[in-house]
Amino acid sequence: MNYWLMKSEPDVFSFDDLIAKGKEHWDGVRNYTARNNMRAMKKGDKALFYHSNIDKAVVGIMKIVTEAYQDPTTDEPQWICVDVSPVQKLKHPVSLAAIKANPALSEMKIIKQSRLSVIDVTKEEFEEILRMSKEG
DNA sequence: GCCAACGTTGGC
DNA sequence: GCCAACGTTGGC
Repeated sequence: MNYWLMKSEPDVFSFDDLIAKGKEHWDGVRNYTARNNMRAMKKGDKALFYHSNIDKAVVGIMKIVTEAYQDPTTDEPQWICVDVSPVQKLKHPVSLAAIKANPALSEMKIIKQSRLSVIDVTKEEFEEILRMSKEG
């Protein structure tokens, strides 16, 4: 199983929106690196849901339920999307500041490549975020 | 609102 | 194929 981090502006689409819908296609990605990451996703992979701009925090966990297929928002065949469903909302969101402050997470790509919207995460990083979310 | 980082585009 | 210019994103 692989782990990912996917970003969304909560004004546009928040984790609560995903919970309300139960399932959503993650479309509109127009960046080749992000696209390649989505294409590598397998059914059952888990992803952290990160709120950019306003929250700047990881707020929930979701899973990949449908692997890459043509992005319905464009006819251009190079763009794809995946379907995701919520797994759980974090008890305590893990902020970007907290991630930066944790030496175990200093290599996370989100810190160095803040603009990339779909990022791969190691198992260790994923589990560390989960551990942090359980603390007050 | 500003600015740094970085991806994309287009001229040569 | 290189590189400068430009646009976009996201943190602060």
